Amino acid sequence: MPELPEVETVRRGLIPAMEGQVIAQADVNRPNLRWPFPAGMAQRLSGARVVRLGRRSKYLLADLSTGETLIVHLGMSGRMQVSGLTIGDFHYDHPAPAKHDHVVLHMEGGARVTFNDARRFGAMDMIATENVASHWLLDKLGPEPLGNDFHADHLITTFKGRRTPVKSALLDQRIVAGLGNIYVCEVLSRARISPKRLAGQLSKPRIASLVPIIRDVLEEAIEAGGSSLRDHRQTDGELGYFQHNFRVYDRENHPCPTPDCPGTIARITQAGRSSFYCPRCQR
DNA sequence: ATGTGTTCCTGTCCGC
DNA sequence: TGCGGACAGGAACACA
Repeated sequence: MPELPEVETVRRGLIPAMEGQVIAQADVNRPNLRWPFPAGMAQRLSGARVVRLGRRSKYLLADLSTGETLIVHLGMSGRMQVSGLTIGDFHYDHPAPAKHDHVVLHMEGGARVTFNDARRFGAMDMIATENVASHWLLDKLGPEPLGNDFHADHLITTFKGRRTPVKSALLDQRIVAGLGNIYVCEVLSRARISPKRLAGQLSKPRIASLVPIIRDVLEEAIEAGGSSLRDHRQTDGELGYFQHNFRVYDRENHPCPTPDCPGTIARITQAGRSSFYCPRCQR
C-alpha cells in the first residue's frame, strides 16, 4: 500500500476538496472493506463539515463538525480520487464510475472524492474526535518518524535485546509508525545495513544513523509525490515519481548504486515479504 | 513476551 | 489466447 509518503501525498491532494468543506452526501456501496463500516456511516458523514484533514502514520483522519473523526486506511490498493474541482486553470472532470468504487463523498459545491480499493484491505471507521488516539487501530502505534518523539534514544531503547531482523523491526508499526516495505529497504540501503542483521545486535551509532536517513527518505518521497508502482496514484490520478529514485527496491539483479561497490542487488524473503539489498555493501 | 507464518482480496505479469 | 502460479505498497491474527 501506500506507505507514509503516499498517504501524506493523498492527504495534501484531498485538502482543496475536503478541508473546510461540507459532505453533502456519502454513497457507501458495500457493507465493509477489511472490517465492517461503522453503523450508519453514510448518514453520519452526510451534512458534516470536514474541519481538518490530518494524518497519523498511514491513517487519514478527517475531523468533522459533528465531533466525530473519519479514520481511513488505504490498505494495499486503496486510492482516493478528487474530481469536479478546478485547480489553477485545470478542471478535473468526474470520472466514469469504476469497479471497486466503494465510497463516494459528494461535497457541497460539486467536488467529489472517490475511494476505490480493489483488494479491499483498506478500512474506514468513525470515532469521537477526542478518542481518536485510543482507537484500537491507532493506540499501539509508535512515534511519527517525522515528529519530535522519534529520535536515536527511542530506536536504541526499542532495538535493545531484539532478536528480530532490523528489517522486521523497522516494519513494526509499534516501533516507528509509517514505514513499509519499500522505504525500509531504501533506508537500510542508505545506511548500508543488511536487512538480516538482528536489531539488538546493531551498535548504537549505527542505530542512531537510521534516524536522519529515515527522515530524509520519507521527506524526499513526499516531495516526489510518493512512489507509484502498481496502485498508488495521487488524488488527481497522477503518478508519484519517487520510484525513479529507488536504490534497491524492485531492482533485483541490478548493479548496486553505491559508488565503487561492485555488488548486485539481491532479493530475499523475510517474514513473507521481499527484501532487496546489496549483500556486498550492506552488512 | 516475542518471534514467524497465514490470511484476507483482486489484478497483473510471466512462462508454457 | 488461455491458464496456472507467483507476487504485490498492510497488518491482524493464530500459533510456536
